[in-house]
Amino acid sequence: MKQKITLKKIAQEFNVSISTVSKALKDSHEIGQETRDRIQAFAKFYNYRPNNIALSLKHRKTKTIGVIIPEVVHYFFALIIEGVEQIASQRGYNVVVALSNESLEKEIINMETLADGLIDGFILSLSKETLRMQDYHHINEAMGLGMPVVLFDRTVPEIACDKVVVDDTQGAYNAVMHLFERDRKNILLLTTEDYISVGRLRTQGYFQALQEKGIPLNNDLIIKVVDHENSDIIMSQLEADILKAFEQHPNIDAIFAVNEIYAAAALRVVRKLELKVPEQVSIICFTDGLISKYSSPTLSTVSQHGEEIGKQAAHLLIDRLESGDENHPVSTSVVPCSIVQREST
Amino acid sequence: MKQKITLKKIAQEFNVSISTVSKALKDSHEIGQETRDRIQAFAKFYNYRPNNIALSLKHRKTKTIGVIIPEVVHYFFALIIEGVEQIASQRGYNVVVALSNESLEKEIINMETLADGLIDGFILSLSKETLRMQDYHHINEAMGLGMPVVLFDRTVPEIACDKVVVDDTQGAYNAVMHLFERDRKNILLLTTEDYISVGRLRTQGYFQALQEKGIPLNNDLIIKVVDHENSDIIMSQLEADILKAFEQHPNIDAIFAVNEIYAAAALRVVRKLELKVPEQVSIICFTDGLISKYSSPTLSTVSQHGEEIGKQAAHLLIDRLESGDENHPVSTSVVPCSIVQREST
DNA sequence: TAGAGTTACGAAAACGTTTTCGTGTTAAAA
DNA sequence: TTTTAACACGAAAACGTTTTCGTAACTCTA
Repeated sequence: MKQKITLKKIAQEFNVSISTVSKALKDSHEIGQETRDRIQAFAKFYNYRPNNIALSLKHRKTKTIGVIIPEVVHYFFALIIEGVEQIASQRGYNVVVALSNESLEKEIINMETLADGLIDGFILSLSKETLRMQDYHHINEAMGLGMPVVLFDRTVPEIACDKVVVDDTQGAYNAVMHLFERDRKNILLLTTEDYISVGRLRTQGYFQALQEKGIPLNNDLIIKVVDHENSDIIMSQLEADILKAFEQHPNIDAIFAVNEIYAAAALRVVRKLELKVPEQVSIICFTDGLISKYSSPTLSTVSQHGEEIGKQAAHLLIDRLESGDENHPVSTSVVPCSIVQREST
Repeated sequence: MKQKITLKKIAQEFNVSISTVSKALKDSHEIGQETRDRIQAFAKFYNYRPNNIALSLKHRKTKTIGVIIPEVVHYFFALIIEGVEQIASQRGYNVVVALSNESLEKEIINMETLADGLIDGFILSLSKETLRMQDYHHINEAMGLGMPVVLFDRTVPEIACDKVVVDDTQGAYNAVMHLFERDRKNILLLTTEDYISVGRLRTQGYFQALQEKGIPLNNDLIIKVVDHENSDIIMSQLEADILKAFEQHPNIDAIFAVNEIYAAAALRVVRKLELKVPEQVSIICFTDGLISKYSSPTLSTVSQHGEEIGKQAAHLLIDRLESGDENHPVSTSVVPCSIVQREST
């Protein structure tokens, strides 16, 4: 097993100092042409590459971005990573991914380990528990220590940092309008509990659209899914709720879900009831993921452009990192949603 | 903005040497009890945490694992990350994720940057291009430099390293047998081109099952999907092929797909033909992902237990890293597949 | 041929740790 | 009272770089 070659070894080989080698490899004119050539040839032959750790220590920066997401198996978050990775590698940065698993504690631990010299800044989406507990001290501490943070998607006003969000309310409003345009009147809403900001905002969009159309709010047509460890339990509970809603209100002619999982549940119930999609019931949902794309019928969605969000977050972070400016103003960038029409509407 | 506190600053504060501080924080008996207490209290108050970069440089290891996957938006790969991350954090390691995007060049670049001191070892799945080109020099070079590699899922015999694979052939065999048990005779196979090892192996399993049942091979019942940049083109081509197969062979009563995307395509065609699932046509596929779980009807699958694969890969790598043994024997760990029966069979 | 300028290189500090090996002081043992 | 041991701490090297500041040895210029 060959050992990695270092400046020191090259220096020994040529009986020169380490500084000479370093300069020679940088093609500094301080070093004689002949020496330069010989050292460069030697380094190339042995495939010399500087040790990143030593560079990081020297320069006090790691050229690495830490991304903390609640779960990687969600298509939306996977897209975020893809977007971040693309910009990062383009601008010469590495990406470290850590998973908070929707837990406040893991979020804190991850941030602490990464913050100890491994990364230059964070891109993160708050875990559900963090949102529920409203405990953001770790984020503010990190920023207090000069570690920039960019929040995306699940953000809170209590933290003053760069943010990239989608216009959830607008997206939901557009989705419901999309249903109205197709002459739907009785729209069932499948949403989350209010502490999840995106769920709350999307619910607001639904309200807005109804209000604008002068349609009174019917609480029977709103199902708030209670979160639970076990997704199977959530699903069967949700399906039961949807079924009940249809029994009580057979005139439901459209469903708007705040994510595609809920929409998938709706689709199952609708098929069980032998209602035709989209003829009798239209369906549209947030999260333009694989389920929507490959279900039959395919589902119309509100796309949040996760990759774009990831890209913007990466740009925001790197811009701040490279500005070197203590007082770089914080900005919030809003990525518009767009409707992807498919077979379900 | 507070600066991060270092040993040096603490030393200045107490007018002692850096070594004293270092030892005091390690509760070394070399240092007087009183000094120890005072330094520890001070460090705790200022939330001292050692700089990881300096530690890495000192110890010549980073306690970080590099995971290189072709794409993060594939559920299977996302599960891998989750598994690796779980074991890694449990055993005190960080995880860095890089995306090869199915490109040989990006795979090489990623490996090179990560190898320069950032990580202690790799966990990776070869990109399609790497497999097609059969160019594995970068992997072997990394290993030559003492950087352990664990290959998973998409592996090749040409590389001698630890591997974690699923028994694709066995899984496919079981899936087809599962169909036979339900009295299916004419099974349409949707597979990839042969250079993708997992596709080839799954095809073999299909052959084996047929052979054992004494059913002659019918090439009309095998559709090999040609890979393409644009997934929409792949899908529409595939759907057309499936439709043609049904027209030529109306007696097809089951479909076995090597991944759930292909199965989703099959489901669409079958519904277009107004055939009932599973009464008239059974469907089973590899990749126990979200599409299978949430489609209607839900799809029976062959689960490859991605999370388990990730966990085993992480264990294998860390075991090797911590053995310190140059001649640690390589092992190949086979994770059995299991059938997840749902509505489609 | 003295002074100035150029060329080609080296020494050393710095980044933040850990760790080995001193060494001066004090207390106990002989 | 001298020797020895325990105690409490510091100096310095090491990890692999980059970079500033010297400084010998030349080569010109006047």
